[in-house]
Amino acid sequence: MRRPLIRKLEKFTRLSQADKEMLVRIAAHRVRRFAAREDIIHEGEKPEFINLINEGWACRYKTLEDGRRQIIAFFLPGDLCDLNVFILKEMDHSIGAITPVSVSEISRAAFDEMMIGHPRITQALWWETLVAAAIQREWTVNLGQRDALERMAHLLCELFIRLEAAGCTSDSSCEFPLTQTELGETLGMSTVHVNRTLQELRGSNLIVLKDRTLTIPNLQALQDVALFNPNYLHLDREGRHLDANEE
Amino acid sequence: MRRPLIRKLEKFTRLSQADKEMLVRIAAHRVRRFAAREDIIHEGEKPEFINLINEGWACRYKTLEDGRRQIIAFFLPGDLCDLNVFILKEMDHSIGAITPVSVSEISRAAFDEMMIGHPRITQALWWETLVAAAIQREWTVNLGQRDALERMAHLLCELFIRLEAAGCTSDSSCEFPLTQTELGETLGMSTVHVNRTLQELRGSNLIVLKDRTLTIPNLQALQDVALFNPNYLHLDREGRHLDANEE
DNA sequence: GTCCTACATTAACATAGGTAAGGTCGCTGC
DNA sequence: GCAGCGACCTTACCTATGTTAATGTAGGAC
Repeated sequence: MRRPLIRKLEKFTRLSQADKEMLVRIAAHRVRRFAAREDIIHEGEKPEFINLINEGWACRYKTLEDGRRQIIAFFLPGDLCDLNVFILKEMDHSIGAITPVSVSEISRAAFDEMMIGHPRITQALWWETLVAAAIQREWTVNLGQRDALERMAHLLCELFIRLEAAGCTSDSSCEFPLTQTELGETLGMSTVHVNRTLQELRGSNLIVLKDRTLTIPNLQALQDVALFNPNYLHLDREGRHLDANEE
Repeated sequence: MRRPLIRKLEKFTRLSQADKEMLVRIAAHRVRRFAAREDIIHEGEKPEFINLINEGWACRYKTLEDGRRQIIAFFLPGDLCDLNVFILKEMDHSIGAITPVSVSEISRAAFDEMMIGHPRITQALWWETLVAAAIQREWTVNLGQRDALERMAHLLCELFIRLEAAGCTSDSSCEFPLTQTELGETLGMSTVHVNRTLQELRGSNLIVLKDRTLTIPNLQALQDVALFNPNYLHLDREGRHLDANEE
């Protein structure tokens, strides 16, 4: 049993036994499975639950009228989709499975209960929300300022480090289920150029990517070409500071 | 007295007299002024307050090691910068004034007080946070999929509609203090191309932009070239649904 | 074993948008 | 009055990346 959410939240704060049990319970409650490529929720629907990804990769995406598709975010194991979404009337984007995924639905009631009885979890979930926002901002920088090579390198660094935080890497390798088409839809470039760019990274021995497995022999080197600064992931434990009354 | 925050939040929910007084009090409490181009908070600093923009325009931005700068978001009158930021150890980006601005600092204590006594405000502030996140996502789509003309048109539509929600437009015009350099840093394009693109929009009578004033004679037409869908701004009042016990 | 599909790869060519350089205009300061 | 500056506009040229389309390859269905 992997419990990537607990693993990730502990990068931010220490959780009590009761906290962890609560999280396990939540994650076990309403589990749904989706096939690869299936939509978990679609633009226009009314959001009723917070989704927690237990296993597999998913993504947020938006499609323009003329069919162009942009992947807006990736959800990796342990990621939550939008605390508080139920405030909104309808989804302005879709969430789709990339691989087969297992998702837990967290109802408004379960969420409120958790927020009331578990201040540490509450705090940790806000942290996770702020980090998700920071990632989205960094993607803006990525698309706006970096060229294709930097952009690709940056994405690979980010995904690898996030997978590491969730306990989904071994040494310098991880599963990597994205197709070149999906990479293109993420980075705003054509599949042809994705291919060229990956070749270039391979050629410089910055990555090994084969059979849906990514290996990054020298993460620092890849970060250097990406102008990657991990500060936006806020993975340093010092980040926490609870009020005395929350102890 | 304009009170753009109240004006904006009322696009989402109805506020009681007490709610409004609370918001006025908060906005009047710790007011600071900044000159155009001055930083309100800088990357690396520890965030201690939530900033509320009362007057003027500001922006979030990030700078890469080699000097490239990306504007990540605009803060218009009535906008809040990051509920809950104080959870994080340090800022991963900077916030800077574009025009001279007046900003209210909201302390953690004031924020907590407001959250406890005013469920409607709480709800409305989460709505504003979710909208800010939706805007950031739309910028990702903008940078990833739209070409220069669509991108520029999209940004202008968004800014105009947001200004309208805050009560900062008159008819089809608004103040527009951004330089072409800043537009370039926002849209990930060179100033030369910003200029070309603006010329093109002017040539098609989609915009009039002169002396820091923007006029959009036909918003729908501009939305059409931008492939602009305003759903992500969630400005429809129906969006609200409070629990009975919050009434 | 053959067919089918999804994905990766490559090449040849086209273009959106970047770079560099310079010019105009209207302020501000002195 | 004029030097200096910031915003803006323009032109000529160049390059990163897109487009189209052909080819390769591996796995699944039967």
